Amino acid sequence: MKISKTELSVMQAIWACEPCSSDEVISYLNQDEDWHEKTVKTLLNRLLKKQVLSYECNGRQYLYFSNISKTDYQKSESKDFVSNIFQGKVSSLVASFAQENTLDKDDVEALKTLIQSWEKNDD
Amino acid sequence: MKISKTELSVMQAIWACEPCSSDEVISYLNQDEDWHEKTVKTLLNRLLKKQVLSYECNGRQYLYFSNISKTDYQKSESKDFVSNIFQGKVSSLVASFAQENTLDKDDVEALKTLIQSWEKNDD
DNA sequence: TTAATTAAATTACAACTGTAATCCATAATA
DNA sequence: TATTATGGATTACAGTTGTAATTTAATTAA
Repeated sequence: MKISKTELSVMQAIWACEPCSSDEVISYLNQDEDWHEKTVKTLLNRLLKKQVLSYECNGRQYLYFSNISKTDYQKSESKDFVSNIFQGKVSSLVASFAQENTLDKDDVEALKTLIQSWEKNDD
Repeated sequence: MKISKTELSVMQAIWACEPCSSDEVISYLNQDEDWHEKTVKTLLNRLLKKQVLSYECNGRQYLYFSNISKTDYQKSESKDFVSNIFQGKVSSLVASFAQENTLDKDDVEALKTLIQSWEKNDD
């Protein structure tokens, strides 16, 4: 099920603090930007309807939790993205990204480590 | 200006054969999937309205061409994607991608070459 | 116990999207 | 010249999305 842009923001909050109440989600989101309480609650409801979230009752509040893990979501999105925009070549993405964004040292190091680990396994 | 999913497919066709007529775009797209002529024309019009495309007249046909290059589009999208989904760490994306998708040899080689070139420039 | 507060549920509404069909003007054809 | 075909322009219409306000049911406070 497709998650929209604002829904994704809500999911990031959920992933960061699940299980959590709507209030906790709202506070989390408001660390960065202004989110209207009603807007967040609408998004929580839509995510429930899409079955991306579930909840359990805690008094008269709900405690929300996700039905899909962040890493699973990242995997499926990165696959879609790389195939749609970069014809499936992740190296093209990295090249493109690096042209516009300065990669910090540990990001580069992480890439090197990744590649080394592949080489070890493949050969 | 945001380009929707189907609009992006049309843009891929344009980038591949611009300047091109609507017929050429339609044929190009139909190599892969079935696209209804009317649908493609609607999308071309929307892209014109969004000023992502322009056209020049060629008899009673239009020849469309893009106002944004494919590489510029890729750069801005990859930046958004990596920052929204992977907190700006391109290495996280690569790691995630590699868990789900087998990278072919030349993709890995391209990555190595990229990293080597950075090291040469940075040090 | 009645009123105020508060969670969640429902409703609102315009813009954007996917997916075409219809309209209109001009060019090609009979 | 009258008719048909064709390309672009306009219209259609339901589902999604962003962004909330309103309603309802239950709880807490007066």
